[in-house]
Amino acid sequence: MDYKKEETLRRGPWLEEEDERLVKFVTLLGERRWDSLARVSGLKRSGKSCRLRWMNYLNPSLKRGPMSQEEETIIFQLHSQWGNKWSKIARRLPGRTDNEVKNYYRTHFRKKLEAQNYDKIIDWRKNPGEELFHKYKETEIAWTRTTTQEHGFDKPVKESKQKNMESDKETNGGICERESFGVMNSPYENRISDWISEISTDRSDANFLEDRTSSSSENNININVGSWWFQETRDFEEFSCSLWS
DNA sequence: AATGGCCCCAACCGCCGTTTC
DNA sequence: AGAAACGGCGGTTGGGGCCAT
Repeated sequence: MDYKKEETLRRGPWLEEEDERLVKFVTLLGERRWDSLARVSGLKRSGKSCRLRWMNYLNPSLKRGPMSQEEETIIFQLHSQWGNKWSKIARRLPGRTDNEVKNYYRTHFRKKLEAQNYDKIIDWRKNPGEELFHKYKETEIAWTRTTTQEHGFDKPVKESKQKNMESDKETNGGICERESFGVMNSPYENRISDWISEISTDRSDANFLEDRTSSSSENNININVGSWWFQETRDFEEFSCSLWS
């Protein structure tokens, strides 16, 4: 990234228009080559910024809403085992991001612990994880017992649900479907879903591929979208403008 | 109504490991 | 094999919203 380009890059909060454009291009190009995606989309953002925005906010597989007690318990348990391995912990919480888990821990647990369990933390530091882990294990068992009774599902049902989520993971590149969680959407999320479904329809008849042979070089990738061919460096930008309108 | 303090979280930063050329 | 590009991760920051005074 040279100095002149750096100078023109936008920073700070994302505009709705930028979100919409990013969603369109991620749907078309996939979740990869973020620098390239940022360039061809016409977004005045770094690839890194685009990736972050998608991963932490726009990805439709993300779960919204407050953390459940189960999730809270898992975060606490895993943090006591692994420490600040936020992404590792987040992988055990489908639909949650490392950033979300990190923020949640910082705002909820740390304060709680500092206020209520100061002495226990001292002990815990002498004997890492053990005591608090067991304490929360008990909480989890108690919670599971209550909720299974309340909601009328038993362990096998939970396991089959988990299995479905695992299979979702396989088919969706590690991301479970939002439907797996019964999550309500915000109006803004619904709009994002709409954008995606529009693009998905476009893509269904688009034979999207990168031709790395014959006429294209590594720096000049030909992209076949339906019957149109674009050269990433020029024509695709024009194509992007037509999408945007 | 104005203001100051606090909380929350989206976004950024810098580093490091992996992949690509 | 080595350099450059890319992607992932954990830590930090800053701004907006809420609440008490």
